[in-house]
Amino acid sequence: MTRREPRPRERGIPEATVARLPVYLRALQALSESGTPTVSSEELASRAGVNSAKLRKDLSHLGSYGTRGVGYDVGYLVYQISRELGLTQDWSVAIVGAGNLGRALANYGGFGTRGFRIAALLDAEPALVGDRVAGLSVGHIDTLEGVVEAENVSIGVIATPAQAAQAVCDRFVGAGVTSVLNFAPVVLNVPPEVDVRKVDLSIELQILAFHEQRKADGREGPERIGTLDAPPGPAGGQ
Amino acid sequence: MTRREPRPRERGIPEATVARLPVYLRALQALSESGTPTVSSEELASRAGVNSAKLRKDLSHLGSYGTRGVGYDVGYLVYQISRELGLTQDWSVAIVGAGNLGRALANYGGFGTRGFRIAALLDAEPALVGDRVAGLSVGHIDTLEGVVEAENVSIGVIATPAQAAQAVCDRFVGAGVTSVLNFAPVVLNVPPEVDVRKVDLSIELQILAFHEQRKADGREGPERIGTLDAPPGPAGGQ
DNA sequence: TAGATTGTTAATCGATTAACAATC
DNA sequence: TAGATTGTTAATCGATTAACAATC
Repeated sequence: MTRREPRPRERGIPEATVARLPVYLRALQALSESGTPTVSSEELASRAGVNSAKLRKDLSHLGSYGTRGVGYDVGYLVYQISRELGLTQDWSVAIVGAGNLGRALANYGGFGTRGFRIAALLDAEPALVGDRVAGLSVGHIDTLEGVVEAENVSIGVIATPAQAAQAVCDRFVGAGVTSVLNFAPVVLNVPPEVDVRKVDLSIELQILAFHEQRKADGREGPERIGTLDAPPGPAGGQ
Repeated sequence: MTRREPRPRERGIPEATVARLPVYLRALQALSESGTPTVSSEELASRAGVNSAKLRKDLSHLGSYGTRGVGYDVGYLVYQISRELGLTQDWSVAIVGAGNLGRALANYGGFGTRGFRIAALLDAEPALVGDRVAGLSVGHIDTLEGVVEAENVSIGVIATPAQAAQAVCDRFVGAGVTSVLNFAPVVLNVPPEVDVRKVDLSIELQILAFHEQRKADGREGPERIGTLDAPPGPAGGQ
């Protein structure tokens, strides 16, 4: 059963690669719009902010879509990456939370463009229901299940305050959504078949602060007061 | 010069660990507010959504702050992680772009809270200048350099449309900012001493679409039509 | 002392990178 | 053919994980 098999073709693209494909795609689309027919791995890598070895390795997971001595056909590679990412079909997205963040998301160019369709923007606040945002009318949160079914929503976006997020997530999952993009600063609990990605503004800031502090340490001059090798030990708190 | 040295204490916390510290910190702060004095690695890991081996390994990079047989003192660990992340001092942040996203960021709880201070919210659009958002008056983009100097801004946040992002980034860098959080869908070019972190909404959606597609493939039944092993070859496009 | 839980070790896994043979 | 550039190999590096000795 779990015997070593000949391995059909090694499906499965590394996660790190998947996360970079959208970046390559964006660079390629810009090239396409400017009418550039082909691009080398060196040039494309530079535009995507990675080194060319990594780019070629990443693309090699999709197949051999380049031409030695020439480079990659821009249009062809746009198509191959789009297909790999699942952007040749349309995904229906529902956003919960019609505050500034939800509105920003609804208006965000990248959302409405190829591959995604915002099916609904919902909120619990009656005063917001009916507002028009990005060509949509804000709906009431109680219509969530109905919208998910009627519009075949496969991706739920949570742009609510932290306290509301888990409940909204549960409703998405209950309605059959298996991909969630969470902007609320909480760890969501979901069954294993559900994918959650998280965007956390304050975490990003904290990571920057960490590095900023390191830089500042250097600037303050070479003589550190001493490294806190022996901290005072667990303090109070019981 | 580059001779093998005794190694003072192996400074340098792995990036993957740094990125998780804010998550641990948030879970610990919640525990602290609920008056919990100590927590085991198992419990804290569960709340942070990681396994306990990883949590202990991560914390071990900061020092030995736990007690065998007991767990971690919540308050003490909050302090140690905060210090490591550089949150025991205040960082001044300037946000450029006072559209929905900029307003969402300015209003975001996690921003104003401990460790960060929003020094300014700027925009190029005269009609927005003077608007009050989250207790701030929107300023004009031309005051950027003055604000950075006067307020000692160390982190610049870019919440502008894509076309404006690189120019704003250049101004931040020119004014001496060395950490940038970018929400615009472009790859920013910066000198090596500048840290850029990027939050890209459409990239997150595309990564979800990739996985969603994989799940859908499975659902469609076991008989695939065939794997596109031999693609048609570079199509047209020149 | 017995039970609990940390901090560390070592094995494994996945990602990055440089180099270069293949080939247009 | 000569020059350019891909796709792949192999070495290296960093991250994850399970297991357990140390120790409260």
